Amino acid sequence: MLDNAAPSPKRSGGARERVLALAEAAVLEKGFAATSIDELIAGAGITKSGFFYHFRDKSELARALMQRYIATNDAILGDIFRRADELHEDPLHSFLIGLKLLADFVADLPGGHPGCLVASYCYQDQLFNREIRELMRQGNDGWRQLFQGRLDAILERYKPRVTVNSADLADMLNGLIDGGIIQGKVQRDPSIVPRQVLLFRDFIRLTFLPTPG
Amino acid sequence: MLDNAAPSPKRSGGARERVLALAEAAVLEKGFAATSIDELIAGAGITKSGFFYHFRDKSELARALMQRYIATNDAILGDIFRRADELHEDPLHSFLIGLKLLADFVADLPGGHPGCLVASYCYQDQLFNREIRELMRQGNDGWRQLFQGRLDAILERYKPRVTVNSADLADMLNGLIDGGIIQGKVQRDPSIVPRQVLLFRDFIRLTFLPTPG
DNA sequence: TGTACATCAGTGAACGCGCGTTCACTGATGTAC
DNA sequence: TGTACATCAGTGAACGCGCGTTCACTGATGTAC
Repeated sequence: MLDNAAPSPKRSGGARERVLALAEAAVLEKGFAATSIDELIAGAGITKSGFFYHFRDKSELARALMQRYIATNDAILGDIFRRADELHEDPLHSFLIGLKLLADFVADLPGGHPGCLVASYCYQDQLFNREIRELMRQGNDGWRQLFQGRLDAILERYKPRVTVNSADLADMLNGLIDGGIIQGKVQRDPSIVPRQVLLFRDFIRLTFLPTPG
Repeated sequence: MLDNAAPSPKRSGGARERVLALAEAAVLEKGFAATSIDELIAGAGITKSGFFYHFRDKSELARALMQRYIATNDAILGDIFRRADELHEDPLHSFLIGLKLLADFVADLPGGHPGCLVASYCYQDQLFNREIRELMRQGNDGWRQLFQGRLDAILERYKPRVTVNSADLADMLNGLIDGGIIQGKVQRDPSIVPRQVLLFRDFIRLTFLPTPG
């Protein structure tokens, strides 16, 4: 786990990124409050003052962490659904392919999904300022809109078997992932998130496609 | 919020319960690590030593808190679905009624759902011992089995439109609630959880009942 | 090409305070005889 | 009915340590002239 053997004592430069990477893993495992600066600098191979050179205080670490998390997550999701677009022109089938790719992606994460930083912060904020809360809201909104956009495109072309609302469906997928991560952690079963994504996919099929078979 | 005006300084007796109630609210709002013993005893009107009379250490508070949370949640869910049973004999319709009652229940919580303690602990354990982890697993399992039992009864009588698995569907409902709580907190929208429960209900209808209209 | 200054990426030592924990003690109620 | 003892539900004071934060300082690289 900690085999970053002597990160070139002084000449490094990537200390900030090392701290962020270590912090993300630690926060997802045990929470922000329980993640000490000491532990991060020990892992990153710098001193405490080095930490405070990069971050004014601990809450700036929290903010930077969330920013980084949202950016990488945006990139991953964007990439998956862009690849799906290349595989099928139709919005429904492209979305179904995207969901399969997403399920495969989380299924392949070694040791299961490490957790959602937004969910983590949610249960330990009150410390965190308005800026961070706003970041979280924006992050959640971004994923919501990505899904909602696809669903709206589907609704333009397909008549759903029951009345559905693209916003609620988007929230469902979002929530299913967050909820699945929690259950996966509790039950120590990394297969829950991918299974839930595929179940959601079945419901989308059932809603928009004529009954198969 | 803190209008428990002078809880009869010495003659009390219910100090333990007062501490637990205060702790649950605080932990759901800002996490276990950020909830200090000082703040709890100030609210409960006892001294620090009084706290340590009731709990050997802080992690026993964590355990007692989880135990209490699971018990009350079991009672609430059990009650809701028992009432549903009284309103309809058929397992599918009883389940659909239960889901509506559940949606109404969470919609009526003042200020939205306060949060799931299991989800909260999930993102701040590592501190918590095997005993607490086992409690969490059992709690999650209990709710899972409640839903799964109903779904199995439905599957005995109804042919689903697509192949479904009662365990995955039960996990879906569980996860939808946990995920909905998180999104509700992030977006400051208490209507997300009840809407998600009703959306799940629609999918159950769609899966087991002939297309309406 | 050499010198002066600025910036970048840190170091080292000290501080103070909040927090969980301990320990000896206490005053009211319950129970045995 | 009175006394002895046990238990319950705490009190009060002290401790120590981990943790975030500060401050003066530094050594290598970059830039201006």
